[in-house]
Amino acid sequence: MLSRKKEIPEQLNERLATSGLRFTPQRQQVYNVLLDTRDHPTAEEVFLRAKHESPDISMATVYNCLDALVTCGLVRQVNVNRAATRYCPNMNDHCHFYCDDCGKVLDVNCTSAGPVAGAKVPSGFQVTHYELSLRGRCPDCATKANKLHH
Amino acid sequence: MLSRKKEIPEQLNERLATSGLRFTPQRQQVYNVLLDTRDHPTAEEVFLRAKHESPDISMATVYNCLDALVTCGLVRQVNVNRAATRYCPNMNDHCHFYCDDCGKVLDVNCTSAGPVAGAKVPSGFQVTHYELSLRGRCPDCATKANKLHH
DNA sequence: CTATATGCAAATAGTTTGCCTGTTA
DNA sequence: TAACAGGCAAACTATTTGCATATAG
Repeated sequence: MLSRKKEIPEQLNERLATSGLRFTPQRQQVYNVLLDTRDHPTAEEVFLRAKHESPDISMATVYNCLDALVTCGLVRQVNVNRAATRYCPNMNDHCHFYCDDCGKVLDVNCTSAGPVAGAKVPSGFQVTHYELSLRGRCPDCATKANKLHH
Repeated sequence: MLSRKKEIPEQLNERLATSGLRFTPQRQQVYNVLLDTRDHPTAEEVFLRAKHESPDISMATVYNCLDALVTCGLVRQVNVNRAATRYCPNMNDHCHFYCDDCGKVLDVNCTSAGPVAGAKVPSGFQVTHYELSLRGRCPDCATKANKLHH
């Protein structure tokens, strides 16, 4: 559970510095929360979890920390429908699956080519980021839905 | 400009009926706005444009109409970052490009295979929708940015 | 020491809801 | 005419901002 917490403090410090940002206990704490449970929490969920160890942390600080982590390239924002923005510390090439039944957001691995390879981007466009989001039923909910048919 | 307005009223009527929804002048008007200028407007932009022809239309109605159009499969929602949801009447296989410089959202054609083909979706997932969004610089802004280097 | 970050509270933006009236099928 | 849609205003949720204090480098 807590094993990851000691693995990356220097990495975080360096990454922040590279982007001209300062290391703070709150930024460490917010990053730890994202690494501990990789369920793509919203800012408010991060806030509630971070409060366990940092009871004085505020929502404004959580947003600030999340922005800092995005800026220095350690975290990605995930947007699903009209709902609140979610945050993902997995920076590998992957996409997100949103389950319409249970609301969970899951990481899905992509081919090594990456989804952008599948899109003929007309010349002239400079693509710096991409996000592929899938929607439907996750395996758990698909199984449950099948059982109801019997 | 207005040429499309008369092309689809029956189609809209039928599509709404198929989903158990009623045809109303407001829904027609909102759909016309989306078809007239395909720049992926937000709900508020749709509202402002619709008011020209339907001065009494309200925001609540615009949201209702947009939801109705999404429900009956004539319009897609487009989510970009933390900003307001945008709406797109192009139901062909395509993805969206968001320009970080000018904020425009542009349609980009995909290969016939579609971007989902590029993602190894683990077995068990039932994918019903997908959305590929790209970010970076659009051709116009890329050209402008290059000129500044001389 | 100085720029930057925090914490609090108030402000905004986007969206939804309730309720009554109007309209569609 | 009965169920659904519109209009208005209030409520709500997510996010941002202003400002005084604290702290990292």
